[in-house]
Amino acid sequence: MAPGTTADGDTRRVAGRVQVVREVGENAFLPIRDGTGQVQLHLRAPHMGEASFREALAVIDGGDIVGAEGVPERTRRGEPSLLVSSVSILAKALLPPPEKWHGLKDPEARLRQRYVDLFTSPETYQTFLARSVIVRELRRYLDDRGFYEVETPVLGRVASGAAARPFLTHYNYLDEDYKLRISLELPLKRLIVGGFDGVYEIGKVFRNEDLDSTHIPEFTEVELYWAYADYEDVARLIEGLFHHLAGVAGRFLPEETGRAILTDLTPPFGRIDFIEALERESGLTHVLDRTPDELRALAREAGARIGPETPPGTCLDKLFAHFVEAKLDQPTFVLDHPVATTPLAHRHRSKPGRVERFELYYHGTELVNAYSELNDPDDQEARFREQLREPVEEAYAYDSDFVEAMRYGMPPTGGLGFGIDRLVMALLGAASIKDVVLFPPTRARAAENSRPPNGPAPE
RNA sequence: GGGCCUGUAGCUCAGUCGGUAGAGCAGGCGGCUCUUAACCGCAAGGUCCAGGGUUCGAAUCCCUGCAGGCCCGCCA
Repeated sequence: MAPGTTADGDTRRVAGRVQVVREVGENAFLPIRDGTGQVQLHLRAPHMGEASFREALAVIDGGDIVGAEGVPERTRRGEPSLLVSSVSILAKALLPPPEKWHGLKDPEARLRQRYVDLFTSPETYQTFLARSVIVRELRRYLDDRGFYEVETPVLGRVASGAAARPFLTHYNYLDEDYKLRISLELPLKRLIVGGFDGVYEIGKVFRNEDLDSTHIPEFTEVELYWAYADYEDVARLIEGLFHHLAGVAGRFLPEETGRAILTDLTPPFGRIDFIEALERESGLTHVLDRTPDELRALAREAGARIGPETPPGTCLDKLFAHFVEAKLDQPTFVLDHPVATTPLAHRHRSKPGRVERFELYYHGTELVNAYSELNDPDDQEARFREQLREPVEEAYAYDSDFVEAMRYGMPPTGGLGFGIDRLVMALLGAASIKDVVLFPPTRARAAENSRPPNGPAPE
């Protein structure tokens, strides 16, 4: 449509939030925006009548949600607009929106009032839209390959499947102290015993730990278990999945960035052996033959905080983190960890002292953890008991019912787990996990409570 | 947990040497015959994060606390 022209006939109805009101004599221009985009309303006194024109401008402010009816036109300056015949307020904004040019800058306010950040900052909105679409595509990819999505309990007597401090709660009806889950692993493996040959869950897990740019106590995990598969099958599944999701993320990124990520995540990913990589980068030798005391001394030298009782597995993890992790910029599977680091994985079929496990690293951070699952109940019980001997708070909790389930026979199984938050960070290039979590936790503001203004104080 | 930094109007920010609070935007009123952060004029708007201290006098200096950010250590 040429500038200064109006379409014939067809009336359109639109709605959205008023971004700003520009009043110029007998014309007024009000860009409005909704989830699908932005359009400019053109109010014109001679067109809609002087009285309605004045009335509309008297009541409409920036931030209001309005509905309007009119015909498409292109203004003399070329802006696609709706030449409005009638407009009404659908919802009045009683609080003013942030400054129209600078937006909401205060990082604290952007977290505490994410809803304001969302309608003010298109980048923020795009990030969370992208996250939603990535999760949708993740589901579709797994569903298309025959995996079934399930939901397992968040509350339980035992929080196991990982090494972390749980959140505690109380179950009134049962009058028992319960814990919030720290992992999805053990219930899902019970489903493998039960005959679900391919299951996954996408759900929140809760670890009562610190918050920083890559950790958040309540985060969303994906875990998947695949009967009659091993960790090599799982690695290929991850390669295909992540390549697909990189393509999805690219729709929300600048073209060049999107292409770069898609190229990075094109299979096959790199593969390195845990011990070989550690020994190569650190210059250490015979790492697997060291005594616990020697490992503690080495980890301490590498700058880790190591107590006299720190388990050898932890020391090996620290050494690896110190010498190797940051160097793994391109997607790389780190394979075959020492048994001591991994209580739930199957022993390696040919490498003694190792398990069939991989972690996927990208841009120096761990994205995925996967194994050929341990399915020998006696070995599982022994390794749980080994963990019980660890005098640290963050040990794998003993789950006797899980061992019993395994005694009924669990097929050889490949499994994987990853945090959606970190994957989204990696795909979208976010610097902080708070940038990809809608409502990250914040401390209570002074004198702030769940009490309404002037209402009664909470008990 | 350690270090550094930030907190002033609804929002974005100034505030000098310690002398008693400023701008722009938003909102109000008036003007403007197609604007793009529209523009012009007028008026209004403050628990200077909180508490304490120093001082004749504190947004400003000192102490304590609260909230947030960044870096480091730790859990994915």
